[in-house]
Amino acid sequence: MPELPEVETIRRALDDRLVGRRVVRAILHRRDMLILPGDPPGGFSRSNTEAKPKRFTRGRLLQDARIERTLRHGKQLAIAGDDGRTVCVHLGMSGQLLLVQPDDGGESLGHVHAEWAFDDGTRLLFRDPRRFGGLWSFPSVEDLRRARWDGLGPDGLSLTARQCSRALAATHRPVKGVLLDQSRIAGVGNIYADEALFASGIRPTRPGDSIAKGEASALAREIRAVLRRAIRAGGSSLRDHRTPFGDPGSFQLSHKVYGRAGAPCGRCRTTLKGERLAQRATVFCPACQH
DNA sequence: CTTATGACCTGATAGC
DNA sequence: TGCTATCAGGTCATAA
Repeated sequence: MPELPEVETIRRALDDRLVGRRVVRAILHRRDMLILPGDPPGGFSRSNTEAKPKRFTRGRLLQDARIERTLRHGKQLAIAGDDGRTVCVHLGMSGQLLLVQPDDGGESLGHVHAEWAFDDGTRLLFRDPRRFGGLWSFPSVEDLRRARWDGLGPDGLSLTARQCSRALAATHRPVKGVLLDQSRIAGVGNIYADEALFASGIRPTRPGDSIAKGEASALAREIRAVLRRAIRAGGSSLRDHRTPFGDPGSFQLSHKVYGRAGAPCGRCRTTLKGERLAQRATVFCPACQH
């Protein structure tokens, strides 16, 4: 579920609370949720989870490190220790990172696959019921970048007109498909793709190479704007998204098209159209978007 | 190269 | 109450 704004909301909270703290205990409850360098990229096997040596696990999870900084690129988050060790977190569809205090019982939560205890008593839980997400461990931020982030497109939050135009001009695919392709533009998912296309008056089905420079520029501006506004609202909470403190975001209240097929367009009252594009539910205004 | 499809998982919801 | 089908914010492998 989490797209860039949800991940950034989580990153900011973790940055506030964890930088400077020392990891006094790291526990991996499900080994197959941690992917190590050398594991097959992305397609690690869920079945041979018992084949990997367990003794390295805690070191891989920042045990004894002091948290130095947090990073994000697109929908991926990373926590880096003062010795360089870095854990990358991808939340998939249902992943959450939750901060719990000794007195509030986060114990009742299911699907907690990893947890970290800090020197001030705070615990960070990684839970992910659907297990589409995962943790990746690296000896340094540089290794993380090389292995995972170099393959991603420019981050949506700072997407320039030129970058947007370049991504679109290179392909004949539908523009929505390009926005969802993390190797082209990083961080935009199904919600914000539809919202940004509506805001810029572009039909999701338009081939990328049919988008004029001026349109691409407007699209880049609307992508940045919608992501920025969503971050300010703490993200969209349709179901699972929570800040690390357990609070939902509120940007779902500001969605103009996502989830509103059949309802009137807020700008022209035409009935919003819902269809399936790039295998995803897609909503647009047939009158406002060309 | 592109596009479509199914797979990976669980849980919520709607309909019977 | 319970069964089944459908759907979900994401990606990956495979095939056409």
